[in-house]
Amino acid sequence: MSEKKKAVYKPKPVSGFPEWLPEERLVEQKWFDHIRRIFERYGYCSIETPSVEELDVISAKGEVDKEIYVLERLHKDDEDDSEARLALHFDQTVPLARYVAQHFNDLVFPFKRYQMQRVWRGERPQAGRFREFYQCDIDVINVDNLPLHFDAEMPAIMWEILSGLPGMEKQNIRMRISNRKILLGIFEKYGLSNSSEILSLIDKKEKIPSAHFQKKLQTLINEGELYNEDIDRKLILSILTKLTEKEFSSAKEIKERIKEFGNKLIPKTREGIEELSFVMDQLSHLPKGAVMADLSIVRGLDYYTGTVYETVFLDDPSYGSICSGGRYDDLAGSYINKHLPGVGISIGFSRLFDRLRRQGAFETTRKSPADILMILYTEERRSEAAATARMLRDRNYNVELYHAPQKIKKQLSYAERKGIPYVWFPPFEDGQPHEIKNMAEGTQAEADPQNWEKDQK
RNA sequence: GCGACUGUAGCUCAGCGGUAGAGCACUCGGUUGUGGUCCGAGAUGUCGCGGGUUCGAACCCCGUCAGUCGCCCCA
Repeated sequence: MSEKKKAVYKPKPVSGFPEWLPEERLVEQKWFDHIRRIFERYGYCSIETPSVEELDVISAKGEVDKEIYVLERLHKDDEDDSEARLALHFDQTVPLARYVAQHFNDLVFPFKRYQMQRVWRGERPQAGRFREFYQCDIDVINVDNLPLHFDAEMPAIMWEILSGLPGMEKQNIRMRISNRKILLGIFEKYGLSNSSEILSLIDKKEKIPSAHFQKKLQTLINEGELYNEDIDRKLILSILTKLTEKEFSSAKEIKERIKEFGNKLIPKTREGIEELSFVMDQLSHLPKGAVMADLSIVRGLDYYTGTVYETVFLDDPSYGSICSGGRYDDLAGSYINKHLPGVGISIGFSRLFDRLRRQGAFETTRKSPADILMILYTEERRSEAAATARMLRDRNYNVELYHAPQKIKKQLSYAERKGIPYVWFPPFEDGQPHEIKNMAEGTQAEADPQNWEKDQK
């Protein structure tokens, strides 16, 4: 051997591109299984779209202020611009819109699909913020009209999923729902030149001390240029304050709240309130406090036109939303000459998973999917050990046959380190019994590979 | 894109001008057919990178890159 040191490129993680150890990945897979099972329980079908879309598809809706990753060949010629420019998708809604438009004639409507894929955003990574991460989306798209019941189905499905994920038992989360028509209606009636600034402030309400928020809201309303000079700025402030200062647990409460404004609200706002009330009514079967109506929810994506959702940890709302979405009037209009309204919601899978992982909210003792490690004494007894392993695999157990006839001590230590719960001892000599050892209990007993059952947990 | 802070062993960090350290993890051993604990031994570093100051730099200065956190925005 040469004494010279081999040059190594010291590996380091790429920030914002997470990867997990086997024991964490095992839990992640359980999460995916759980989510998939419930999506399918409600009749949603699975699709997968490519990681890339043409840049034209991604930007068809107009300006894209997302940090988009663009694909480029290392070997491309400088003057070669013949190929369409490709970009990694930053969500699953745009690819869905393209997909629906493209396969319009082959799909059955209302089209209900789920999609669990990675998406990419070139933003600055932070806790709970990645550049590559999983989203689990469900959407329903229909032609011309989409019943409002679906707006209630989205959070109902998500609540069922979130509350059943391993590790979520002790988490205190809340889904918040609003309807964009409510606030947008107010601004349509009482037009203010800086309405988007005001909306952005309202959306951040939770992060700002309330006294400070009030002052800022008032300043913005006073600064804004009115489209109609007759409008009373005090009234706008009063309406906005009343509507956004607290959460509502029921439809009744919302209506109670706006009664005093009566005819001062335009039909669009009323419509929004009616829709939100309907959705809240439909969700009354969920546990108390699980879902609240909160009119301060605005949400960034510009294609939402009605219902909007977000979900936060009550003890740490600034971590960001872990499950959000909304309704859009016409998603695929940029790709097909049809009117296709939809509603969808998405789990920020990686954000949620990483938080619980860091908190140690779920067990990560198993580094292997194996239920049983099969001991190998000597090469002479290998075929018997292998046959025993096959028998157990046929009975649906995951069995790993130890790779070399090493000391038992070593084989047990291997099982221990990988978190394999059982170790199987084939007969040491012909005529002797099989034995199974429960690693956690430290107990060992005779066993028959044809009818042994693992302990019920 | 802007701001603050941080880069030393696989990980967490100490050292802050005189030739690189700890804990954890890792490998081997503590004899016959049995893990975790304990004991013993061992391996491990361009002190992020480049330049400057100095007899001498992990340490001081300048630059640069990377990371973390906040802002923006969002899952």
